[in-house]
Amino acid sequence: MAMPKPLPRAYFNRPTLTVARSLVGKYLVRENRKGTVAGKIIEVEAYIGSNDQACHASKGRTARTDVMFGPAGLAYVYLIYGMHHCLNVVTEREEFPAAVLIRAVEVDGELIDGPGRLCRAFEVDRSLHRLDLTIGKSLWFEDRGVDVPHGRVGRFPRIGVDYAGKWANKLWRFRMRLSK
DNA sequence: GATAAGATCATCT
DNA sequence: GATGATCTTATCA
Repeated sequence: MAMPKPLPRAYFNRPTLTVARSLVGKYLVRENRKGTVAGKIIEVEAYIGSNDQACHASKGRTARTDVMFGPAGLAYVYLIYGMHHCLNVVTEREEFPAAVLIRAVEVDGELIDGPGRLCRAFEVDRSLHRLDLTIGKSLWFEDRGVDVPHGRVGRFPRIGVDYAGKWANKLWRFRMRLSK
């Protein structure tokens, strides 16, 4: 086994839907004082550009959304509903706000379903906001050679964005069919 | 099984 | 002062 390398910035600096689709089957790795946890990515959602009403950056560049305008490969972590953290990775070129939300992973065969639970399991909180995920410190993504056939990944509407009008109907959620 | 409501706070108006 | 890229628990059928 070669020394695992984090996915590089060039990987994330591509069209968001491409990144989202190909992140399914990759691994999310969390390293902290308690050790290392790695989870296979099962489900993601794409949030793309200031026209996308469901994307936080559609309301303009603010202190919170600023990171999405930055370089690809940074972490966008925020608190939602007062109690849950959500983990995103910024995609595309600078000045173009877009990100991929990590919704579900599988750790040791156990499904961690939902961004809030995921962040609790991986101990992701706002201290990781703006972290560079391409340097392999604390949190990063890895390609462990898992090949996900095209037919195994379904496309669905995004969750919890009914307010976003026609953007709510975009099939920008990617979920891997669970094998058994 | 399905649906509804409550928790709780950073961020924006 | 309103609201949300959610999750858990309670209540009903």
